[in-house]
Amino acid sequence: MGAWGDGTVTDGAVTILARGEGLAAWRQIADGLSADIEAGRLAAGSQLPTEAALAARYGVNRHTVRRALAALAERGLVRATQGRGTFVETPRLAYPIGRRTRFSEIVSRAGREAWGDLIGTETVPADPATAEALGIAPGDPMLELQTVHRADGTPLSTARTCLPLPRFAGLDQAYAALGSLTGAYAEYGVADYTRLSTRIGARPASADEGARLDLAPGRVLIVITSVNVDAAGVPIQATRSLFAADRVELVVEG
Amino acid sequence: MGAWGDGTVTDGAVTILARGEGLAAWRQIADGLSADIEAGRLAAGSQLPTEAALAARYGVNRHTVRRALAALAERGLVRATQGRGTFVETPRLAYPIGRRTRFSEIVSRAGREAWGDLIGTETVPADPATAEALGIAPGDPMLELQTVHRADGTPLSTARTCLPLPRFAGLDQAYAALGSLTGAYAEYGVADYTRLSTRIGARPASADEGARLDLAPGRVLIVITSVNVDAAGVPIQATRSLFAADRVELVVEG
DNA sequence: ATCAATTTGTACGTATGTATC
DNA sequence: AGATACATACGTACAAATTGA
Repeated sequence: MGAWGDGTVTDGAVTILARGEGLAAWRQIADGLSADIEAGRLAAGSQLPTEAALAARYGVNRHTVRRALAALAERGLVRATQGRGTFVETPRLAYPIGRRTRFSEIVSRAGREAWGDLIGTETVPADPATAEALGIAPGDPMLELQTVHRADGTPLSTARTCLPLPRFAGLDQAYAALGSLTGAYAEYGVADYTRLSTRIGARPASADEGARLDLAPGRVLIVITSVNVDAAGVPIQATRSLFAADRVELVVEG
Repeated sequence: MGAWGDGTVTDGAVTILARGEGLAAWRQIADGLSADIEAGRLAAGSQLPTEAALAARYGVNRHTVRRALAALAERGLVRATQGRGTFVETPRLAYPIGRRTRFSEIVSRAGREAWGDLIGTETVPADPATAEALGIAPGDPMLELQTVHRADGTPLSTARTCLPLPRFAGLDQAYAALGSLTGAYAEYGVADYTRLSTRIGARPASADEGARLDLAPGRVLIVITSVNVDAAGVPIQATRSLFAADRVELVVEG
């Protein structure tokens, strides 16, 4: 299907590029499309015109369009799928990490509705690594909470949180009732807590991690291992959070 | 090949587990192996005994050993490959990110030899996003450096660093000569610089990113986008670093 | 290039102790 | 007390990947 001779027409006017002035055509196309995406003229999730259509619109070869799209894909703005087309990626939620990260605050500040699901509770003996983080003896009982955190329904992260017992015995019920860990802590006399250490890694999701986050297995997870302490500096939780890297971007607070 | 009747023997004494005392056998095995790994009795990169051998050593069924190994794999301590065996993962280099991250300092503090390769330089017009980060006009020229950073020969990260021109014209040569960006900046009168903003994401590596980092394509990268400013608060570089997630763990400085 | 041995991955089935309703 | 569900543990068999002869 060409632009001439077979009755089809291009879906817009030809966009004029500055040729032969030192600015590569693919850069101009990439800049134009990225501006369209950032301004919302190309909505998140929507399909871009086909490479052929873009080539026609800009009056360039399809290879030139492909070079531009590759640059956008590298920046994570679009994703191309063979046989389907090229789509605008939904912007990742900026998730600040620092001394006082509170999931609900972050999400609602982004204008989305926060929701934390408690999907499991267990009392388990502490393995040596977690025991050291919590400052308890290996084998001591601890409360393990499995949670999933959503913004506007889509899961962003799932976490395994370990709390020392007997101090926080029954906190799982308070959490289930309030839907917020910060609130549950308040009932146990912990008015404030801060992050002591944070480690960040990344790896592919296993099958059931993927299922929990509504993510295909093999998609990338960001793994955050952190320890929180109360106002007196006593460890109150060791957490391993798994974020869907497709949907979240971490921002280090300066 | 059993332990009796055919002349073969097990490769060590049977390790006694506390049975029927509330601590699952697989947890005891996992804790034991993880202690061996952390104490260095099982060296990084070395192969664990086969599942069958471990089952014999602990006097349990192979499934029980598999449950223990799965727990270790989830913590990233070991990696199993079908047909080859299960291997102790090399510990990831702890990479602090904060206001003053210096690659060479971090690596040499870890007792490894740091090396930065400048693999390409180019003068390019600024795309709108980078231009805004650097506080220059879109289309203004900037210096783009492509680098690979190694510790003891293994590549940890590759970066694209953009610097505003004309301020840093020729800095690429200083960098190539010194092998250190900090040193090169010093020659341009920048005695100190700090990080203004840091964003962290993760995604699979493309084919040529993989080639640069000596990593199979599809393996996970940690993507750090950051802007550095000089003592006066003027942006001096916008960087996108790609870290091999297999080899590095980020530590947020508290 | 083929084959066999080794090793992990997966899938059945069975039994038992321990919570929970 | 009884029924049910679940985690733990063992047994066996075969599939799939890797390695080396």
